[in-house]
Amino acid sequence: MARHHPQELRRRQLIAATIAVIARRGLVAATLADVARAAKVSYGVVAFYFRTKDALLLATLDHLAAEYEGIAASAAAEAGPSPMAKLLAVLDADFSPVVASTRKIAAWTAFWAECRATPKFRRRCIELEDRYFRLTRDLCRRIVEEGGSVGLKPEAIAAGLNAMVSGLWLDLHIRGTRMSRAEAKRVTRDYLAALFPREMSRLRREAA
Amino acid sequence: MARHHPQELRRRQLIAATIAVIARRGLVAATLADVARAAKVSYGVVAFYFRTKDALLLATLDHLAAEYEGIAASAAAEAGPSPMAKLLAVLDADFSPVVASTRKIAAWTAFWAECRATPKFRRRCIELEDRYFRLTRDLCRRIVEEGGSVGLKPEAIAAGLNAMVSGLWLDLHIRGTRMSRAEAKRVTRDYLAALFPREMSRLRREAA
Amino acid sequence: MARHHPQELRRRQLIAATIAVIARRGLVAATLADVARAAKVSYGVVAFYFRTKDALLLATLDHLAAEYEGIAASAAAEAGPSPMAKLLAVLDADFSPVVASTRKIAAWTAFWAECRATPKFRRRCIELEDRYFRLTRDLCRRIVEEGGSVGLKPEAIAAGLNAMVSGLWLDLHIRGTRMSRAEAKRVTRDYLAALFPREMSRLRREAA
Amino acid sequence: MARHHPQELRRRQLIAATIAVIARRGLVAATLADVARAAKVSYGVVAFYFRTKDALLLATLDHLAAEYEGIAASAAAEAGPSPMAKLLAVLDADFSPVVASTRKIAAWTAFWAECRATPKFRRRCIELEDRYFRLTRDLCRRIVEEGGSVGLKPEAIAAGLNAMVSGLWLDLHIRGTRMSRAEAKRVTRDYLAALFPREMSRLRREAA
DNA sequence: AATGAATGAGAATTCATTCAT
DNA sequence: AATGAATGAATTCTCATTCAT
Repeated sequence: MARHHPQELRRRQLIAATIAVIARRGLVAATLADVARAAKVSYGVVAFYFRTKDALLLATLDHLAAEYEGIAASAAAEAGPSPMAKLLAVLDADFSPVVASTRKIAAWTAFWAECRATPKFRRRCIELEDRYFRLTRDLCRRIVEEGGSVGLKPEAIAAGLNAMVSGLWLDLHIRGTRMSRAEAKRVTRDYLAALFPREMSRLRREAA
Repeated sequence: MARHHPQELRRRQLIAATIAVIARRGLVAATLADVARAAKVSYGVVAFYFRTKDALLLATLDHLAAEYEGIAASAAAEAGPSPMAKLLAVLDADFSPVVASTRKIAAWTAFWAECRATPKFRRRCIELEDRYFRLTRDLCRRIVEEGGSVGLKPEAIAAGLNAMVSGLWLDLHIRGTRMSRAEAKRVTRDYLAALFPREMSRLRREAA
Repeated sequence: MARHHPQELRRRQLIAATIAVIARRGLVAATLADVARAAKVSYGVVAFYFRTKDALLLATLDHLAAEYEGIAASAAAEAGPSPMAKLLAVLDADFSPVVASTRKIAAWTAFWAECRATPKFRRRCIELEDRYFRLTRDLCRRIVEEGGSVGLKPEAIAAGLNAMVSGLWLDLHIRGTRMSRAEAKRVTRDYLAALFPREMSRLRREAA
Repeated sequence: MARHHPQELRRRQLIAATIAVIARRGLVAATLADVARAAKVSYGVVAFYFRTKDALLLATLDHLAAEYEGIAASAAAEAGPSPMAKLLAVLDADFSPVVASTRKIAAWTAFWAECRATPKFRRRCIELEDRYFRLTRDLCRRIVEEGGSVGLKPEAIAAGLNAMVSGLWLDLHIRGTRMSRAEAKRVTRDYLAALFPREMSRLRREAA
């Protein structure tokens, strides 16, 4: 597979280093020398694999987005048939250590901030959000159709839920350790429990 | 009043220009020359009023935070006695054109992103969030005590609500026009309606 | 007298402050703001009394030179008739607290260093040195004529002595407290004693 | 040898250019752009080899000090066994074209002047002076012990001699061409001849 | 492939000078 | 006279990019 080719390994190594440096310094302040140092490669390697800094950043964003989508999608797929179970699995993924690590959240925050200044970033972010919205909205719709509503439209539920996840990520980024990933996840689950009381209690009963 | 002194006016003028430039270029990429140009003053004026770029950015953040708090607090104060009315007034403020303008949201996003690299930013952001959390939690608590609960603790409601607001701001920043301030506000109100159905319907009856 | 006019007092105050600042920061690094602060006057005063920084520095050099010459000349005049006594009095002046204060030596060193870059400074320094050389050479010549020679020409003696004084000033500047003014003076007197043994012992006998 | 490595050559080239620029403009007024131009390299090279201007200046001072000590030490070593011959050889070195070139003297003067503002410069200058003082004092002591005294202590002789050398350098700096290196050297030799008459005449006899 | 030296454009910062009050 | 605000030129420093080995 491609990921085992030395070239691909190098790219991953550099992207990981880039995420680490962005988390520490920020997107614009991160220098190629920082990245080279963090990746423990010579300066020229960075220029060799990613012609420009912009290309490196874009590749990093793409990597983050692909990784996130892959994990969320497979979490939903593996979660059993009920839409509520799938939704909860997606939320699990959203706050899993791999996806919501301090570094990666910091990188996401940086890319979000740069959206306006760098249209390419914006496009990727919107694409990702759109897909994520459709995924969660569809799950919400199925839950509502199966009778779990409290009167809200699936679109509103999904929009609020997604905003809450982003906002909690922001909080994790800003406050760091003060609110843990587990606490953040619980906030979202509490909201789901309030919006879909029957579904949640049924799920709990099944789990018991 | 101090705000009418020429010195204070200059500072406000420069801070407004800074917000505009941050929105367009980002925090780090924003140059003092950009700010001077946007404020239509000579380059030296910026250095004269704010010794360094850091000081200018910090003053900008302070201004944003103070303005935000002032508007939210007076909205709550003027909103009539019911805690739900106050909470809705705060949400109104959160998505009002003055507070949630494209520029200011962009600036907030930029400051959030820089939190890790600049501890001073982080401290201010956390302070502001703490106060905002206490304000909304207290209102939620009173609503719950007055009988509006659906089983969630006031802390959890406030945490989720605040995260939702930040997340919706992020969305406004990233997507721009696609979701309007009004739509964003409606999402939060829908959630409140779902969590406090009795309170909301009573309020609607009174408004009618 | 002019020195009592408020204008003249201001000038002296500013020149004193300039010397202090040069001693601390150096000639080029000294800013007009530094000078104003040290003189405890507003910024504009400096520009008002000395149109430019260059003019301020030149006035400072002139002041230092005039003061130095005045003190050396009156020391020689008051020293009694013997040329050796006059020469010793000049050396006393050279290492007196007023002339050879840490600040003033530092300022001299700064002006010397700038001689090549600023021809005006160079001219003043050379003029001063020339006059000082003629003064000491004439005194040496009279001592030699009165029989005190060890075979050296008065010009050579004066040149060496003057160089020694400058060199000792440099030492005082560089080392600060390690060699005191008194020690420095003693070095020059020892040399004089070695070159004019008869004159020095006669002077000592008279002093006894 | 290290000095032939391209990196080391670059450093030397830049240091030589720095000395030239300091001589023309002064230490503080010398800009990195001046240095780059004088060395005929691009601006970035200077920043590349010496991170900061301070580092470049310090390296320049180190170079000057090392070169000076090396030349003085080898002059003394090669001068034949008699301490007076060694002392004269050191003086020869002090006024040799390589050590006492117009540029290098100007640079020394600039560093001396900056001693107070830049402690690092001061430390190096004092170290160098200390070593030079010990070298000349030891030679003077041996001359005195071998019978050449006129009553002065070796410490006093060395201190005065060293001050005279610095003072003559200053003179060369300020007056430029008016007093040549040869004349300056002769002044110091005349003093030595006056202080150590027997030694000097013996040396002359041997030379004849 | 890999290295890291070289280039020079861009930005923050510092100040001397000017000027309006 | 005195003040200190305004101006913008000059300088240092940082880096992305390029390139020779």
